[in-house]
Amino acid sequence: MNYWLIKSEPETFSIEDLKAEPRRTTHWDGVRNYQARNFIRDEMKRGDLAFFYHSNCEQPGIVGIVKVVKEAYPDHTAFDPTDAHYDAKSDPSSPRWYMVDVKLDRILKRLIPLAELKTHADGALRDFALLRRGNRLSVMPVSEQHWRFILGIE
DNA sequence: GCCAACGTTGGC
DNA sequence: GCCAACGTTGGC
Repeated sequence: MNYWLIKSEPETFSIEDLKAEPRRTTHWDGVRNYQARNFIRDEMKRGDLAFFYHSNCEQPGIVGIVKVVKEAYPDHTAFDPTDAHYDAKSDPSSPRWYMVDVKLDRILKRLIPLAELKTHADGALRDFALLRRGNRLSVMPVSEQHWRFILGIE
């Protein structure tokens, strides 16, 4: 079983929005980055856990935990010309983009701010992908040690 | 295959 | 709103 971190802008889709979904489940559509796509398509497995991260907002940080409940399948929003993430180069006969379904496991007792995570960048969270300079990946792996450490400071 | 231009991400 | 970092595009 693997651990992940997935980013979402709360103005677009927040952890509260996920909580309000039927069965607290959503498809994680709109990923349009090849590295992130490869993680989703090739490595995310049913039962994997992921931190839900709020990005590009007043208080960026980790806000919750979600579970992968359905493994990768084609992201149909790429086929829809009216969708913001439409991609003419993806078509149903050879889909370029994939998504998984995730279910809310729980909202953290407190938001763990990016700024706080950064204070451990040279210690327990060394090499954590989120803290890499200029990191723009929206889906990234988290080591088991980092996962445990972050839950420890919750 | 190189690389400049451009668009996007995301912290601050 | 600014801007650095990065990925993608497209001319050559």
